Amino acid sequence: MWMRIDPSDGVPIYDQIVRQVTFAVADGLLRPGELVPSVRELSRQLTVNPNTVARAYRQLQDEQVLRPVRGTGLAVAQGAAARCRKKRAALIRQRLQQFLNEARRSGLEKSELSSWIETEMARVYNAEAKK
Amino acid sequence: MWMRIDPSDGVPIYDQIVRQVTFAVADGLLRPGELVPSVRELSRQLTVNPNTVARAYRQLQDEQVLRPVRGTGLAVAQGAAARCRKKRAALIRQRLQQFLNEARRSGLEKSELSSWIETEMARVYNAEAKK
Amino acid sequence: MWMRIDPSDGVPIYDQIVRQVTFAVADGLLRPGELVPSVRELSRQLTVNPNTVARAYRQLQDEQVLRPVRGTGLAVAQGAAARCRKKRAALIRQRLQQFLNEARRSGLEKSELSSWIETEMARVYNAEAKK
Amino acid sequence: MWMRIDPSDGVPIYDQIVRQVTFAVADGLLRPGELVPSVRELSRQLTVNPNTVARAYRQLQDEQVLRPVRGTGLAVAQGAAARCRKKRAALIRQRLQQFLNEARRSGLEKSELSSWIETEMARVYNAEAKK
DNA sequence: GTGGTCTAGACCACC
DNA sequence: GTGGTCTAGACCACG
Repeated sequence: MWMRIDPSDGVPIYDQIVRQVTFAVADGLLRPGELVPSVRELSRQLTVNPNTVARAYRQLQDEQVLRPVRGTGLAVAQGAAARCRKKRAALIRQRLQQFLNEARRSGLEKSELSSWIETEMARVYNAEAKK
Repeated sequence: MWMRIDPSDGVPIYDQIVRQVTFAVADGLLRPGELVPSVRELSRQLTVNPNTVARAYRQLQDEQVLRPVRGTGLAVAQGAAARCRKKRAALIRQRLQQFLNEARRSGLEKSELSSWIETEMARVYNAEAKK
Repeated sequence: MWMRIDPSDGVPIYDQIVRQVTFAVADGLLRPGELVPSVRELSRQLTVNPNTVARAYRQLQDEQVLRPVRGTGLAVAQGAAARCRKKRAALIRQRLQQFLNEARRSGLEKSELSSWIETEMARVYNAEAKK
Repeated sequence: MWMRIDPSDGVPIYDQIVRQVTFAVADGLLRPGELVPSVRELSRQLTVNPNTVARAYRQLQDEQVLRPVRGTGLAVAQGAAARCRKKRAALIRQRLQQFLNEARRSGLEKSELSSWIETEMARVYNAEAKK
């Protein structure tokens, strides 16, 4: 199974599920029409309470990422891929803006910040290469 | 008064106070030995619950940024400036790493991320110039 | 086949089947003595779970709209036409009352509601004319 | 207290709460900035589980009707009145369309339907007058 | 005191 | 089997 939950991450479990499903749809890992694991099934796999999974799935329905198939389960909605890609981009951009604003408010110079970013980006993306 | 609190920012109020005092000390806006406003005084100025200010001041004492002056109040501690600069740098770096990790986990390519950062950095730092 | 099922309509599938059979009998589209499609046949035509069709047929038997013909299948019962017309009228009246009560509880004025109804009725019945 | 819940109404309790708060805001019974009863308080008044109230309040936050005031409670959001009026109108219109479509599909003539509506509307709104 | 999250377990309608 | 709703009770951060 492609999902990984960290209960002590600070970010709520239901939110981690929402994000990972969203990203999986954005990446085409889950295709429109495909059924997602049932609430009980996923709750077993993640050793998480079914209510928590249900809450995540409910939110994904509100966001039109999933649609109910009565008595059968939940399926990825038509057009969800585009929505998810948009949402992912918006999320990342928002985080980026938050970070940059905080850095600027902290009195960091643009040049200094640039060099930090360069350093850390090399580290983070090299870690990926090694892995 | 140089402090600005945004109660609907998502980040806890006590945390905003802690950060702004820390950054003020780092920038030399508050110098070692200088007295900070009393809990009641600051809570009035920021229209914030006194408990909240007290909590922030408690944390700043724990971090050796402030020290009690018996019968007088709280003053910026000796050596606080260096400590605050270090803390500020650490904070920013940590946020940067968090952001980069999240971006990478989201399947964002290094090149794409770079271009986003460039765009947003121009925006954020131009906004500063105009202001 | 005259029946149309919409699985994503919100109203349960078995209920849609029951209603459409009832209305067909009321309109004389299905005449007393006439055989209805078998459970398996109808479930294939509607691409619906056989259990669902069986449940609908069971309810229609309870309501004396269908009757079993030993070794042959289910037929429209004698006197079903009148019963179905009565049931259809009762159903519509009930929905109407529910709607009006809700509208009133929502603080809608009688005059305002009247104008809305006029507008929407024109739309709905014109759509029929065009079709 | 202005809220009335019917647990055996078929419509979910959390939904009844959402609707009644929405309508109260639409009617100006609750004004922007005003605090709504706390989760625990309302759950006591309605003899309903706090989680159920919390779920309703969460949805109202998603819909920008309520906004959190940290450590204090939930307040009616700015601009909520207009949003709620719009939502109320949309809800009623949707129900109206559903009803009219069902009536038409049932083979009801426009004139016959009109007379039914007139009769029932007189009943429903007279009931109000008497009350 | 406030809301937010999570667990546990029950009952329902639907397919 | 499926999701949806509700109750009960715990723990957390925040003001």
